[in-house]
Amino acid sequence: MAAARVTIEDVARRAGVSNMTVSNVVNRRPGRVGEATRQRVQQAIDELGYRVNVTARQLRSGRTGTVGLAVPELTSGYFVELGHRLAERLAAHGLRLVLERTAGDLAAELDALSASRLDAYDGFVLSVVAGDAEALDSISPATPVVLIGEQTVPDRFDHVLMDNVDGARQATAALLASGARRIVLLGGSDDPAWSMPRLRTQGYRDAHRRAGAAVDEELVRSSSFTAGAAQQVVTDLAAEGRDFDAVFALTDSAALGALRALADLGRAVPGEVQVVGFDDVAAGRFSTPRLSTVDPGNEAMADAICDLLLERMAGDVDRPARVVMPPARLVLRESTRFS
Amino acid sequence: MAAARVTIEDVARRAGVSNMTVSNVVNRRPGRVGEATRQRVQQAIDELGYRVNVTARQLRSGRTGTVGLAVPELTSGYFVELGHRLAERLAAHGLRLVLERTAGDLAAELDALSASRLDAYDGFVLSVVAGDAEALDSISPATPVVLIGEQTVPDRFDHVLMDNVDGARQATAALLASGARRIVLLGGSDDPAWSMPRLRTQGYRDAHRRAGAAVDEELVRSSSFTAGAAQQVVTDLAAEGRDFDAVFALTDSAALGALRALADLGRAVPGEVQVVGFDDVAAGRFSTPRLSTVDPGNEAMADAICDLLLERMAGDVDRPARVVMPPARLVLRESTRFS
DNA sequence: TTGAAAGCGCTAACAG
DNA sequence: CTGTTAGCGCTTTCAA
Repeated sequence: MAAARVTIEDVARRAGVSNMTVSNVVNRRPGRVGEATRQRVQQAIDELGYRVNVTARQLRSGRTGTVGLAVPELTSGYFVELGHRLAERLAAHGLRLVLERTAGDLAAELDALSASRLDAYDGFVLSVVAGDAEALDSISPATPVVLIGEQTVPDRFDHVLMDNVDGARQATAALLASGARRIVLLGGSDDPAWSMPRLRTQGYRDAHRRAGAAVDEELVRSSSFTAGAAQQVVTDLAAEGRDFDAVFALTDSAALGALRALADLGRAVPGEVQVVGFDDVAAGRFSTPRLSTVDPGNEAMADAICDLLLERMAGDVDRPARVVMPPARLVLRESTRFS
Repeated sequence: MAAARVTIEDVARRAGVSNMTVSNVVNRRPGRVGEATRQRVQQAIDELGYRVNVTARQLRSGRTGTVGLAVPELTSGYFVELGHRLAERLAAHGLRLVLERTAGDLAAELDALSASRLDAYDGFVLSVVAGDAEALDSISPATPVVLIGEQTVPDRFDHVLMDNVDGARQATAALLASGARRIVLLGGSDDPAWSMPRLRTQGYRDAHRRAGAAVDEELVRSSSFTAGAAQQVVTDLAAEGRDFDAVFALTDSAALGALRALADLGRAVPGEVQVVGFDDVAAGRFSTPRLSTVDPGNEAMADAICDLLLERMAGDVDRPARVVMPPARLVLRESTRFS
């Protein structure tokens, strides 16, 4: 069905040359074919409408020209934007990016690392959210893999992560400095199994401790990170009569949901309640009010992921694994009163 | 690199059978292998950690198990959501979806339809925005292709489109019925080369005509459909001192940008200016105010695309091409004053 | 129920 | 500069 019916052999016959010469023309191998021959072959190619069969080329060369990116959520703005950044960079190297969803569970993540899945790719980027170190330990893929996410991972994997603790600390500290004292932590959790929430929660607690401020545990609310879930949590908080003067949402999606809920509640942002998100997603620049957030170093992370992957794919299989963690940076917009 | 090092032959040798028997076991071909043999082969597979080489299988079978979706924009919420819907449906049939970007230009779209690109897929979905009928005419791919987008296309292609004219007419008519008289058409254009804007613009004009209202051509503004561009257009309009009491944005992304600009301008929505978008993107449910929009039949479109593709892929190559256009439906939220 | 032979379309390696 | 040989790993076809 998808097979090009005209093969390299048809072209060779028509141009009166060998398969190999056609292959050399097609692949623009320098200095391997005379100009006259080249033109004759090119003409045959055009006349016949010949196209290389990528599958055959792959079988022979062992490379697929594609990189996989497995993430827990395809609807999250953060992962879409990450995919976009990666796809752009990889395209510059002639590589295609394929997105897969792991649904955020351990089994799916391990499955993504199984040899059969990996075989389809020259390189693989896996966002580890639920995995734990021991499970990954048993896996040692032939395909270069870069892990992203905050999980502790075996140190033979290249690993790119955010400075979650410091980012959360910066956001919380700024909130405290601006006078906020009752800060909702939206999506917060101390559950060690889920490391991103735990680390950001730790940053939140650190900032409080440093400022000599107490954390009201009633304001630490675990939740999924969709806008809808976050909206519900904030609405519930108000219905319970909880007092709060700020919301630190663990993701921008959640922060956007919080903004929506606060508008429904008639609480002015940032006048009565300040809001900070995390991720620096594009949508936050167009919300009303514009969302203050933490930029975890999105561009630097994408760069690092590509560099790490490309090095391995270029054959540098034996260098020791590297861990990259770009600095986090506060982005102040309108949902806060920072100066 | 990505090659599984253990081949079917290794397994065959170990199990003391032929390649073919291993293949039969791996593919669970019914009644082709005895139970005792099956177990022996399975054991060899497990011991050796054998995985099929997907590339080799593809070369032989001619199928790749993946469907391509080529869209002009990867950052647009609409296309991401479409990709998500498609990926889900296709996964149910064991098919993988790969997203590609065409950058919205004709050359890229035609390139996407070239045999070499198509060879990588068992089926292909192309969003035609810039293409014109004649250019597509010369192409007759062996791979099943479904076209989406409003361009007139050769009738040998299956084609799924939105009821752009009616959707835009409904939106505009509702605006007019609610008393609006000076309605900005954000992204509007009569340029025949770009059919989506042209059709939605036509619906806008139709509604005015039917209501006996005049269109102020100064309010018809072409623009790209990013939130940023739309924000700029609305800001400019105000700076020019144009009077307007509603904005019909040709996409939700643009509408969100308009909302942002209006907030900056201090114009109350929907009190002073009403806003309607088009696409029914998820983000519109969380904006402040929530965005009224046109649902072009997103779910029905995804269903149709899959059905059409799967029929062809199942071998029904000769049935006449079909055109599917689900009805558009107005979704009223908070950015309008409709009852 | 099992196996042998014959490639799918391409390219690496080596000759000429 | 050009050609020949030999597969990549799998599955289709046909025979046993």
